[in-house]
Amino acid sequence: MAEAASDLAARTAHPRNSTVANAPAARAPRAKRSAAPAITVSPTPKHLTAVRGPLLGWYDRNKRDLPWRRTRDPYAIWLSEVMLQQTQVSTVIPYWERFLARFPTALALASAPLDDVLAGWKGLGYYSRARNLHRAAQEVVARFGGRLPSTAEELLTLPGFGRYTAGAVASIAFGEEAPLVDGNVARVLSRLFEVEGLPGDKEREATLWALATALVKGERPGDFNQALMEHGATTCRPESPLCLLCPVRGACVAFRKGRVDELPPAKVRATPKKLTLALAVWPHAGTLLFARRADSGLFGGLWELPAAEVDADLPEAEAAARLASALGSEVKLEGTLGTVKRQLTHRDLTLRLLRVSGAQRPTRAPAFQELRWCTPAEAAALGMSTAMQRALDAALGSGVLNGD
DNA sequence: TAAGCGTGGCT
DNA sequence: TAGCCAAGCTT
Repeated sequence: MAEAASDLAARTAHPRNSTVANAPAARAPRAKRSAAPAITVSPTPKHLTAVRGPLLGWYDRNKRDLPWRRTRDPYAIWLSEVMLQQTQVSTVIPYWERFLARFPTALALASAPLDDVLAGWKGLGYYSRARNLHRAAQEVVARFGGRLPSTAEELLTLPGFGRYTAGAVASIAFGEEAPLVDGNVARVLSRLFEVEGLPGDKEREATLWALATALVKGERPGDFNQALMEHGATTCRPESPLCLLCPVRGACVAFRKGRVDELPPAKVRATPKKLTLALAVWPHAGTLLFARRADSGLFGGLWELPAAEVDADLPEAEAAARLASALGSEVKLEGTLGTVKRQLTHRDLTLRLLRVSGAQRPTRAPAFQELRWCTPAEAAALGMSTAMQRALDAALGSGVLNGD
């Protein structure tokens, strides 16, 4: 990939030879042209200039006033980038402010128990981000004296830093001419330079990164990267882009050719798989039993009403038996408390609430990292998925703890 | 490498 | 309504 980028950078220095093929074979003599057309772009220096300046100027006039744009603290910027992965700005703002108040420095974050970190992430989703953030903070303390390294290359060695996040932090927090490509940038560049190919296509990705690499060179790389993203988020939107307000319309190949609506092609998404969990609602003395899930997989490391995967149509008694097995404890089925449905991107989740009791109350179990008996107030402070929070609300709303 | 991983906003 | 999508990373 670095080859494709430098290939492009080198070629763009020569206006009359600026067509770039990003196929890996493009650098070697090709025996035969492949059946599929090579993905090519023609970023002449003139074209790059026609994009860079106007976009930066547009950004200066139109950028949103976002809280992480008011700080120069690399840690705070890093945090914003991690939270913003696959998550919308309006969702992130309150989380970012709360999390930063609770864990104001990389050292504070590194020193905190993972449980507290997950609690601070509660409801934000993609919880492995929080676990990786925590691990990375500990590495920053151990390897870099508590200060985030300043280059994309070094950042890339930390957990949770992929190519995007490394480029974002390096350019925004440290001013490195490091490129980035996120969903917004991919869309913007696809249109501006008529980049073909489906999302995930390797050649397409190489082309986009090569373009981003060429474009970011110059003054204020961090602002330019943000300008690309901001433009994609507010103007060059997926649906109904605001081309009449676009500052780089004149440089947009897709606009000139009337192809804005067809670039980039939509991502093909798999239909969500059904997942049914039986949940143990086990009241005792004003508390309920909670369990902490394994660190990997769905809702990794989070607390829940003890759950066991079951077939959707499994009879209640057998579902209760599964819970008994997971808890390593005898369980008596007392009744059912309904179901809660949640739609995740990749899962169609059904939570079946089973009210249970037992003579022996377990304090540890084979299927869980940890068990804990918590009052509702104590449970509110646990790291828990929104799905599980809904199930808990339903259980409490049914009055299981009343007169218990 | 493709699949797994959450949530809420928007149309 | 139901589907699409968002400042992606990991294994």
